[in-house]
Amino acid sequence: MDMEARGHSEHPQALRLWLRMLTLTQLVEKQVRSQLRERFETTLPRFDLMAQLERNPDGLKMNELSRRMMVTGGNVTGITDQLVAEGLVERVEVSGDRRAYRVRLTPRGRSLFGEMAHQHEGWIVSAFEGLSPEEVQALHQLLGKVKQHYKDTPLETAA
Amino acid sequence: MDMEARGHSEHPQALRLWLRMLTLTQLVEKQVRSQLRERFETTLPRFDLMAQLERNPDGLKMNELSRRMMVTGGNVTGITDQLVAEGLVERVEVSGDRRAYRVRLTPRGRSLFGEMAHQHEGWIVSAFEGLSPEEVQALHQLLGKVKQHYKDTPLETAA
DNA sequence: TATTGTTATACTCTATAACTATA
DNA sequence: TATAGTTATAGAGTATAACAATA
Repeated sequence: MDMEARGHSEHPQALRLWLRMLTLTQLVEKQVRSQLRERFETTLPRFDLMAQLERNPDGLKMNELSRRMMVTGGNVTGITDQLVAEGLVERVEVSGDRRAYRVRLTPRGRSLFGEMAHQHEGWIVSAFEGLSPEEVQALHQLLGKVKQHYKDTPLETAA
Repeated sequence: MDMEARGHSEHPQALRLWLRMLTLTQLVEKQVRSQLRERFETTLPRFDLMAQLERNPDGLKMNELSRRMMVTGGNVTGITDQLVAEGLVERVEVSGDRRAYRVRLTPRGRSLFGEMAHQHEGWIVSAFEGLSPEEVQALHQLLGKVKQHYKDTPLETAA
């Protein structure tokens, strides 16, 4: 839609921005994955699932987990099965709908997640310690603006 | 190292920033992957390898590709094999070292990559079109600062 | 009929480590 | 010995689609 009228000069800028953001994210993510594995013998999706439950003490249904983790349902089943087998989460019946479960942390899961989250926070803080608190704030706000617009305009089917 | 003296309030900010950046990156990345598959029947690592070669017309050695793509050597061999089989890249002997190759785009690979890169740029531009050029610039600069510091301080082994 | 969740499957990407050939 | 690259393997992560049970 009227791409021509914009002039060309800003396009490569967006591209450079994206490449930098992608590289940086991969760098941090790679370190987080490796630390999670080394120190806790776990993975990022498993950590992510537990983090979602930590924020929702009453538990979440499978389809809510699926949406929040941005993966399809079958995968959530698999990750949940592993965590159940280790006694870190549990499936609770939902009264009034016998198809659905709520998944929630067990006490042991909550305790272990507390340790992991504490360390994780340290890795992240050190990743961003090159920025002042004001810069962290500015970055957070700018990314929020991108995300906001992006979610409002989900698919550019015309291209 | 002296985490206590920093005060606690800024830590959750860095964490929130990271979660937002990770989510946004995954969102864009997921769309790029899906478009690359739908329109060009290719994948992000393959696109990435070709992009590296586009920037280096004389080609790159396998270990240089490995470093730039941030994956181990065996994987580069596999991706390169696929692209060679499709006639998009070629292995060229390095005079003076019979162990090494340079990998470079074929004319057909260069042409196809041109099309892909053009579309890809469109997806990225639309992902960031919620920002003004000045904001794009600011974001780029802030991320550069993070990356710079991060690379100078590679591993927080103490935590 | 639609929805919730599971199962089965296949494929890509990845790291690790053993290996070959050359330096 | 060290380096460049390959091969073999195993595992994580993912999507798709068929399926069962319930709404």
